[in-house]
Amino acid sequence: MVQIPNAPAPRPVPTSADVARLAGVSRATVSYVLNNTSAVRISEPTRRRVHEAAKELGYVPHAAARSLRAGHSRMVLMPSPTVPVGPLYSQFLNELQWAVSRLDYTVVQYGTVGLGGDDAARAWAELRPVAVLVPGSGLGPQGVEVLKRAGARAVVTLGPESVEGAHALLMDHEEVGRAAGAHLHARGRHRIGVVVPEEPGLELFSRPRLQGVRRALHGTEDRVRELPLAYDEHAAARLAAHWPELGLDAVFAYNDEYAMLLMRALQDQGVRVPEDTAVIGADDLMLGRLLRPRLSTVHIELPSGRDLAELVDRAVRDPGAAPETHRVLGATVVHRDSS
Amino acid sequence: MVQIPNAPAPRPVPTSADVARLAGVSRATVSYVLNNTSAVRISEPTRRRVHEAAKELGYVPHAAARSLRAGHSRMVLMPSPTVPVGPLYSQFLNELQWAVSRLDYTVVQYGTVGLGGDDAARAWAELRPVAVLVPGSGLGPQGVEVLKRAGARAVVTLGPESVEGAHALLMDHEEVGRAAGAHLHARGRHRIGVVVPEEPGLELFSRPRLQGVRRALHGTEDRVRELPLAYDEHAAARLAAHWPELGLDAVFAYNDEYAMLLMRALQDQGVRVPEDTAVIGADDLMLGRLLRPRLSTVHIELPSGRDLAELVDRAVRDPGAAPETHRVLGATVVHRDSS
DNA sequence: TTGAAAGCGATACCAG
DNA sequence: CTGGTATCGCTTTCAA
Repeated sequence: MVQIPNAPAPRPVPTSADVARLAGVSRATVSYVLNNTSAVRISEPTRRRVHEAAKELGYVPHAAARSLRAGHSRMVLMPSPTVPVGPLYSQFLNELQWAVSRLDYTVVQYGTVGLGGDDAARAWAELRPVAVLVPGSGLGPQGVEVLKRAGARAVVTLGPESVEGAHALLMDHEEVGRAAGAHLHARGRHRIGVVVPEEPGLELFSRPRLQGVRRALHGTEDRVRELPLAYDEHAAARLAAHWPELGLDAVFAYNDEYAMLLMRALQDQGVRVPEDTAVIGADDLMLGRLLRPRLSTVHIELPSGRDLAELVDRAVRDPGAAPETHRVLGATVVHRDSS
Repeated sequence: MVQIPNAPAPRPVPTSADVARLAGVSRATVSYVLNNTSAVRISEPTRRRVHEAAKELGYVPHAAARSLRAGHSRMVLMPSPTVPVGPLYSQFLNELQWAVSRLDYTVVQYGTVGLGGDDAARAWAELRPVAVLVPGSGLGPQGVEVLKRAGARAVVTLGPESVEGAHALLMDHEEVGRAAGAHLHARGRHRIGVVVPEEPGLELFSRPRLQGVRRALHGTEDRVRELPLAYDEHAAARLAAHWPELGLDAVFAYNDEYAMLLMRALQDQGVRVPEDTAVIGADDLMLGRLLRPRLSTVHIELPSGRDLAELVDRAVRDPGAAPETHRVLGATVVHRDSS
């Protein structure tokens, strides 16, 4: 073996043994000092020597070794959502993350590309998280089982339906569609278009929203028309060009951003909003207030991150408890000028 | 010790030893089979027995134990950005994450609440990542040193300035302001307002953008006026109410969203855009195209996630190489109707 | 082709 | 008050 001159021996990562050697004590003592173990008393000079040695070497404990030894960790795993997610939801996820951290858990977002369903669950299980928060659908009962067998004390899904064995935060987007549909009906509109984004991944939200509109109008004479639409000016213009033939007097535009897109295209076509066609969005973004006419929208109420964090903590402390299911999505119409 | 009836003995997590026992082989054999080790040949019947045993027990390997033994991992750590980040940047981060995963790294986003600077670096170092991608500022030279001592073979910062010892992807937002300023000047505007958001965390971007405008106009007679503004209708209305006194003939509105907010407030006040005041935003969001007048904007070009992923991979393979510094933020004006 | 055993880094028990 | 040592789960030489 020859030393390659250009590759300066990459100093090995210092371990607690190195600290012990430098401080002239045993590894056990190092551990006691650095963890402030209260069960044993270490003399002040020794403590100082250990701390100095640690600092001098730039010692940082090895999380994997620690949790291996301890047999558990406080890692909460959150697979990063695979679908492009709006500002509302990502703010919610941030808040959640923050709240969980406050409870002294280590929140880790794990990007799982490609592998679906149970393979993903296995990949997550390898990290032996104490809890797993899964946004969206895609986790099945056997996925939950895999995670629990791997020691996860709590599995919580955030999505449209609950999964056997897991806690569920039901975010039922049908409510959103239902609120929009009921509102338009009450405003005297009876031929209602529903925008369904063509962007992949959004079906998770758009199908239930559409379904909600249908349900709201069930038993009435109202007609519902599905309107596929890409998030793109030209697509919107094409849709608007056919507008008269569609004979619609209202449209639920999936969310505020699609509503803005469509409303602009309609107005450019000479369709008057709301006189000819009422428009309502969802998410209650700032931009809706800035449009003219001001955009009616469905305000979505998500649970507080703190409540959710407490659910996680409860579940971790008492893994035996029956899975809780909470409906956590509130939808209320904010009526402005476009409907 | 009494068994609590309600707490059914939580079956211990199965280990490779359990698999070995069930399959009637040694742990070594289990390892060979499950890792498809090519150096040794295991008989087909044995392989089957091992696989079946693993499946029956729901065995999932323990990542910590594995990487402890291996002495290294392929974890790329990405501290999640602490500031609220726009759609542009978060899409970039997603793409990056995806590209890095394609190179067979495990991307992990780690949420570090509260602890700043070097404490954060120490927390990251505990995970012994092979590489660390740090967005924003906040990592100092000694933080980099901590990470390297902990075995990180590559530290890459994505931010306004490079850090000693780390690779840097310089995202210089001065360029954005400079492009906007030069554009407005060329359009014959000479009294230029620059919106500076009051939302905390955004200074990281807003200060350089302001500075860029100043620089673009350096040596001219043009005047630059800083305009603090909260992302809020009332704040915008208040600002617009004073508009005539400000005597500005143009405004760089920080980004498209603030531009939309301000433009609406100006129009409500009877200020004509662009005749009285030119408005330009940044980020080239869809919404700018939907406004009337269509919003001029600064299109920001971020590097492709794939290039960046390759930089990471190169750095990991050759940790001795000198840190690379790349200026990766391109800014070009998209001239529409508002300026 | 398979098994025994060492060792990765940190911790906690039990002696001294 | 401090040191030796077994242990966590897994991989990998070395022997059989």
